[in-house]
Amino acid sequence: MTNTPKPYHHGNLRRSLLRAAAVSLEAVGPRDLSLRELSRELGVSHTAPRRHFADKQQLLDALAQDGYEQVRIALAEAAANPPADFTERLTRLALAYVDFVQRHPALMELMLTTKHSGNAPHLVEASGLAFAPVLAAIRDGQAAGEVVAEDPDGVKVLIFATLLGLAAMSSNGLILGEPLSVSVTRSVRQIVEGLRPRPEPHSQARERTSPGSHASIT
Amino acid sequence: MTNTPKPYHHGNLRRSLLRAAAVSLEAVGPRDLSLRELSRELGVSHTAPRRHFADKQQLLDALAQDGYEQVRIALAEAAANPPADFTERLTRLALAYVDFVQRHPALMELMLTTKHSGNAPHLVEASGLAFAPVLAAIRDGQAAGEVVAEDPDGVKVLIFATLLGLAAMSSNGLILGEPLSVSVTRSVRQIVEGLRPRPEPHSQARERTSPGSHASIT
DNA sequence: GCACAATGTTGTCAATGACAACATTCGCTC
DNA sequence: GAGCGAATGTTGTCATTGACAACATTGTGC
Repeated sequence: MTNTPKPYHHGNLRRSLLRAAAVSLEAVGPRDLSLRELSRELGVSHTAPRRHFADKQQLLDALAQDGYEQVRIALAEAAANPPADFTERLTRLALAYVDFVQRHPALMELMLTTKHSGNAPHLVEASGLAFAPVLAAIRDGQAAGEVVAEDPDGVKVLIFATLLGLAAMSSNGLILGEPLSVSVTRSVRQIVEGLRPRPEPHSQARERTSPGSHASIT
Repeated sequence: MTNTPKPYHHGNLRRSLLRAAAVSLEAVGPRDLSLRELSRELGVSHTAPRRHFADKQQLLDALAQDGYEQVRIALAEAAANPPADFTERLTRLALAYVDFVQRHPALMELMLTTKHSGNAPHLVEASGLAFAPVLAAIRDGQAAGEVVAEDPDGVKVLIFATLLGLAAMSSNGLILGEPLSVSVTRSVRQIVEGLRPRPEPHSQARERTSPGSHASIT
């Protein structure tokens, strides 16, 4: 027997709740996530969670918040040692993102669910922070003449939206006949190159030499 | 007084339920949509809905099903009298889609929610049907040499995903400083033209380099 | 050491979805 | 047109849940 037979105070209930809730969220979804069930798992009374989260929605909001932080970390890692080629660099970020989504589908759905309890601005900020590496890649690509000199935020919206949509489609079985990573890689290439035929399909893509030189492709 | 003081049978409870549920869905979301509340509104007992929907999820599934049909109709209308220019044609479809999403945000979220009660294949089919005009536009664009001769389904995935993502971002306040229609119009153009700078803004486009010739993908 | 905030507990309530048993009406067959 | 089974609706009930109030225990700063 330990000398702590049943401490009145749990220690750090809040953290334990979030951990258990994250597991439960992926298992049964936000609707069937039960505060009372979590309490039972953690061996506390059914109202203990209320000391840390005013209601269920606030717990879910905290989970979403954590999720954005996790995405930020994942993208930051994928942004280390970036390839010189813009398409490759963007593809790497995109794959890291959808990989995260595939590993935490319920969390991601929660993060994208509209009805947050008022701290939406905070989540918007977290989202922007997480996607900073994408914006950096776009800016570098523009500086290197690999990307059109349009408003980087507009480009970011396009890329962000596409990744979001691909992940959502994948979660719902709307992408048939190929793994998500293939769709992502192809979509990134299509976005960079465009759907309109280019006059000279000769010496593109695989060049990848001298990162500094640039400008005139083809 | 009418001569139908209180008919034992409602007439078409199923349809009435769906109509009331659609309103309630947009008002309070799927979680707080209450079968008992709907029953009260319609003046039937709290178990009457069970004769038409085995459980709440089946009601939601039916709503999603209806939603796909509505999207199908909206896109079919937008596909009438298509402009000759591919970008314009695609933009028109895209705007029709996001317009629908903006008018029915909760419905759209429901349609994209993963946990349907087993009739997922039916919804996938409905989705494909709704987006048929996009696929048609892509095929026509390819035939006219305005679009690269890649797998049309791959192109469709890219476009579908982007629209889905833009709508999701908009719903969550992730698009700052511009209305959704602007983001959509620009994104469609960017997808068609690509992010990479083009050498000659002069006489490209109308080149129409024999679609059948180039099968060289990277 | 003591007052008070933080944290946890017991007890309770209304609402909900789901189910069983029963009632009424419709529609089809004879 | 009489009756019989299917369809549709009702009453009653149950377990679960989130939320709340009142109370208990512990930790902490003065």
